[in-house]
Amino acid sequence: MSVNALSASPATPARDQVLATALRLFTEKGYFNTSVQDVVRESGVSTGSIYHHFKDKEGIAKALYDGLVLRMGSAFEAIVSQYRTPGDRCRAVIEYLFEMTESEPEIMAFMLYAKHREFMPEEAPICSSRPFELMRNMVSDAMDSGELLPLDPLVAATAVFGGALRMINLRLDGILDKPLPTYLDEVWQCAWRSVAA
Amino acid sequence: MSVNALSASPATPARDQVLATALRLFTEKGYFNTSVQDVVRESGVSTGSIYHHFKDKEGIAKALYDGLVLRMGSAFEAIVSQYRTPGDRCRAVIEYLFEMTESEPEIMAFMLYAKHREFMPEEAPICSSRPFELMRNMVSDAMDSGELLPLDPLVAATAVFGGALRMINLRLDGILDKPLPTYLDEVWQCAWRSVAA
DNA sequence: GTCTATATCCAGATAGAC
DNA sequence: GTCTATCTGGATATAGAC
Repeated sequence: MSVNALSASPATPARDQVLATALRLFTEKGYFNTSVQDVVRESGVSTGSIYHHFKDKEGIAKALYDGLVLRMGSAFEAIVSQYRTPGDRCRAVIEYLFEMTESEPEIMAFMLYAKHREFMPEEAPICSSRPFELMRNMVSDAMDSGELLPLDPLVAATAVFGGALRMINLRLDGILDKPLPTYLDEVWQCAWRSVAA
Repeated sequence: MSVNALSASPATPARDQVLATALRLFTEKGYFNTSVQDVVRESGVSTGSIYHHFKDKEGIAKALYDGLVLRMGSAFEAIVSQYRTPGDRCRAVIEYLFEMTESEPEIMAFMLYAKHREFMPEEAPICSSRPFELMRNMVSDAMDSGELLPLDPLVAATAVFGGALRMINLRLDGILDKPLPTYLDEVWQCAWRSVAA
């Protein structure tokens, strides 16, 4: 992926370098164990330059987060355009998440694993973000069309996606040796069977 | 619950005060946003006393964590003694987790939601801890006895417990207004249906 | 065991030349 | 826009009396 895709704002080389480095360090060591000096050293961008591009350390995290939420939202919208039935859409979302976890583990760790509110106190929980809203909509659509059992919509959504999200956690924690797509069919069968009418 | 239950080590009033305060602050503001001074102020125990009882700030977190893992392990072992079939055991585990989330949200937040390795670098991921091992065993037993479809054991375990764990996250994030036990039946039906033979 | 006072360090952030 | 040098606060942790 292009480093541009890390941010929602106009890209410059220095800015991109900082974002790419911060993403790596934030996921490797955690936000609080990463000092701005660490980012300076590993990105090759000076302190002054960093504070020229970002308001403060939190601003780096926010820029990363906003860019990635946007990117994931677009990906899910593309899935909605490409697939017609809610079931196909949900499956495609899980497939996308599994593939992203293998190809861009740092992004997935930062998006799904980090405790954003600890370092971005103003941020809404990620489950209220656009991509998660789209996921819940897919499940609600399926229920409205009668494909699913009549359940509390949130229960249905967690039933469909909860197992997959746990599998991603296990993979990022190094508990699963095989790549996630290996498990896609089984995971999907379980997920859908749990709610199918 | 008794504050004693927060730690695996011999209890003293000061020690317990510190642990109870730390649990609250660590979950409210996060480990890194909590200074030892905060704990001093809110526990009423002095800096010197805290460092007499604990090696360092991380030592407070470790004592908390070890005590809580032990406690949850015992609870699950009690469930294993009390219920005979794997299905009943799994359901009882979810019920226990749901009830704990309502009665002791801080404990559940600290156990299931915190990123332990960020502040306790030597700690194994929580999914390798005893309670999680017991959960996986319940599912494997069910599969061996033919109650479940033949699946990868880890896929089956995440299918059974993944939805419930996501529901706990949603509840701790304030997304669900109703107490978790309200959803227990639906969640359990989905979970078991996803893997039942 | 508990306390107060304090040492030490390093983080985040800024100043101001180029 | 980028850099180096520097300020300042607050954090962890210790010393040593009681």
